[in-house]
Amino acid sequence: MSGTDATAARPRPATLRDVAVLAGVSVATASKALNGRANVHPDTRRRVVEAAERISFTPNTLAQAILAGQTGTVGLLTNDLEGRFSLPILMGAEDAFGAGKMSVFLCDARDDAIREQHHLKALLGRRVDGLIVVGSNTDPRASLGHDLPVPVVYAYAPSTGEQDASVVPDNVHAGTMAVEHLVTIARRRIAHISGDVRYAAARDRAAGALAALNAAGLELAGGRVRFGEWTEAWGRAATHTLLDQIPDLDAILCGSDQIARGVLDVLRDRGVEVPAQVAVMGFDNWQVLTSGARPQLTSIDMNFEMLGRRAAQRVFDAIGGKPLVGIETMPCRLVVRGSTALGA
Amino acid sequence: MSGTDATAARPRPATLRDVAVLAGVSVATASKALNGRANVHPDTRRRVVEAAERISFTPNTLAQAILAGQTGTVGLLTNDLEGRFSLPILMGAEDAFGAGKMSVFLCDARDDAIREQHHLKALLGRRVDGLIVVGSNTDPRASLGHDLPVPVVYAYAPSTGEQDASVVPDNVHAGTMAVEHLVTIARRRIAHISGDVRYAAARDRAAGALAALNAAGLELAGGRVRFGEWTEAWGRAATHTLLDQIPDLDAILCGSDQIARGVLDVLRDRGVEVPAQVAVMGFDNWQVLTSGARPQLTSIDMNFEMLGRRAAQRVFDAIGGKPLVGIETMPCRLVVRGSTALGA
DNA sequence: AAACGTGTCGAAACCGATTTCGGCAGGCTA
DNA sequence: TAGCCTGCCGAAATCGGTTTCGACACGTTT
Repeated sequence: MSGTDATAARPRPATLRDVAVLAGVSVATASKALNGRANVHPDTRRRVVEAAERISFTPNTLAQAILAGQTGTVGLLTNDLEGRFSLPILMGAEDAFGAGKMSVFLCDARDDAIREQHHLKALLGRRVDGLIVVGSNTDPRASLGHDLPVPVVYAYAPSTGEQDASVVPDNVHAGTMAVEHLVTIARRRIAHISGDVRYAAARDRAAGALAALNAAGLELAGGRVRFGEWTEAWGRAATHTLLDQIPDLDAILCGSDQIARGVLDVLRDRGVEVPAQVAVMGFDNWQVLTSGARPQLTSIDMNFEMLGRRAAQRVFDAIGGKPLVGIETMPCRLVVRGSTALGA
Repeated sequence: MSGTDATAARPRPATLRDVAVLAGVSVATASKALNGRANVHPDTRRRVVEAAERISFTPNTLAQAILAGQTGTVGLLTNDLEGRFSLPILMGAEDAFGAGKMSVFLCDARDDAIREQHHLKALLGRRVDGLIVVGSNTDPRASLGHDLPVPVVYAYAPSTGEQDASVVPDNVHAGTMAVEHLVTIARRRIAHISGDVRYAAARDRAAGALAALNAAGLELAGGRVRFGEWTEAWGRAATHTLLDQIPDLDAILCGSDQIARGVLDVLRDRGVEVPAQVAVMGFDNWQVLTSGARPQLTSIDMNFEMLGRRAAQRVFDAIGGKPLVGIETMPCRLVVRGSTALGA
């Protein structure tokens, strides 16, 4: 009868007491033996270790944590609906903490304040040693409060709280880098199609781009940034308008890779060669969009892993007692592909 | 001097003892008062509750867990590098468990067995009540072993272990649904461009599609499935070949949305109208790809949320003592958009 | 032989919460 | 007034580890 298996009691995890009994010592000695403490006879230690392995003993981290006051756990509270930022940031954080020492666990609040509070309570109840909070975009977000019992670092979206610590991508400099790259490949009539102007990312990138144009003694082709939506459709629509208005355009900087895909499509439809006649760039370096484009799309990578590493570093520092308040910006990274290739 | 702030001791989280002292009762009474136990005078209860709120007491879940033997935590161990599956599955699992009762924490093994073992140990050490393991694709994966102290359910990628429980999307039926939809809109000469044939997802979807064609008395246009890569570039290359070989083609079923995007691009280049002349479909329903396409792309959604919900349900059942071994397939969902629109 | 030092081990306290069980005060009945 | 019941509260055990401190045996020194 397979029914017996279905109701079979799952083996209770082995405890230190089990090990001690099996090795014929006290729990105190067993603990010392397994943790490499002094004053344990080599033979005794060997007996204990063997016993522990035999019943595959895994120390109950909860019991250790309750005593130490530290759980070795950091919570990553994200609001990223797509999973675009969260996982790279999670990876970066894990790398920063190194293997074995600290664990990072992610949970998703879906941009919902109630869910966020609920998860916050769950994480604090489990006594995480620190928190990394990831926003859904780079707009400043409400603080979780500065009277929390653990250090908090906000990543991607900065906190509006004066006393909080944030790590964000340097969108302004990203815009500057983009224009500098276009200038390097000898473009002079550069337009900028971007997303919703209510997003800080759109405004910051545009500001950086304008500053770089200014520094190069250039003006934005068409006179103004074409803000719209973060969609391919908007990229297409705006490109039609731009081409009609500015026939001698030689570069389009796009506020996102999605917009850039729309731009590329219309340029192709209208027989404009990329990058020979018009160079195209995006932001975000979203692989699935950049590598499938014709030609492949040059983009600015937001360096999410680095963001995660830095956030983890700051959480770690704060746990160690040296918190660092304020917003810290991280450099972005230019990834050149066919859509701005020099040779073409 | 701000240096004093930087080294200020973080307030130790309030304990039940603190509450008890403040309310002038014993810890036992405080516990009973806060947990709604009987035999506590209403006035006393009120005093305790007020004291708890005043020092914002959060019960230490660790201490509760060590006693109850249950942590109310489920680990979601993922290998998804893109975050495409993990977050929807995480959301589904959270929904299934409901608010407050159980928490789901995700960690990422990056398709690396060593990292997976490390995270597994970390999760077991923290005494999770159950595990959901998410694969990077739908190919069967190695079991974590069936002697673990907690129930494990494999999602997206099934386990090869006979004694394990898995929940996977029904790719075969997804292929069938796709062809049935194309037949419904009166297509008869249907080709199939897919990804790497070494992936079970490619083979399963193709098998379902062929079965549906057979049932409809049709044959695959071009005689065979065009397996290749999961890229837009492959979609483009294969489309050129197909159009040259089969001039009267009226539908192309694509193994993924990425491939479909490549297909759509070439059809547009060659002046083939979609869907009037050729209808196009993809799999995965990846929003960023489907909604930006021209026309918007019909696709089959893998129902990740449902997958997560079902996996969570099975973990919950297993915790409750009624495990259910074997692979369970979940239905997929057709999402019709412009690329197969009836009216066009 | 007594005093002392050293190495090894175990009893017990502790962390923060829950739960059992016994005690105490008050009101009620005989 | 003695006895009993009921309601309310607190001491103590418990969970699984870690750490402190005292005990003990054994060998060395005076």
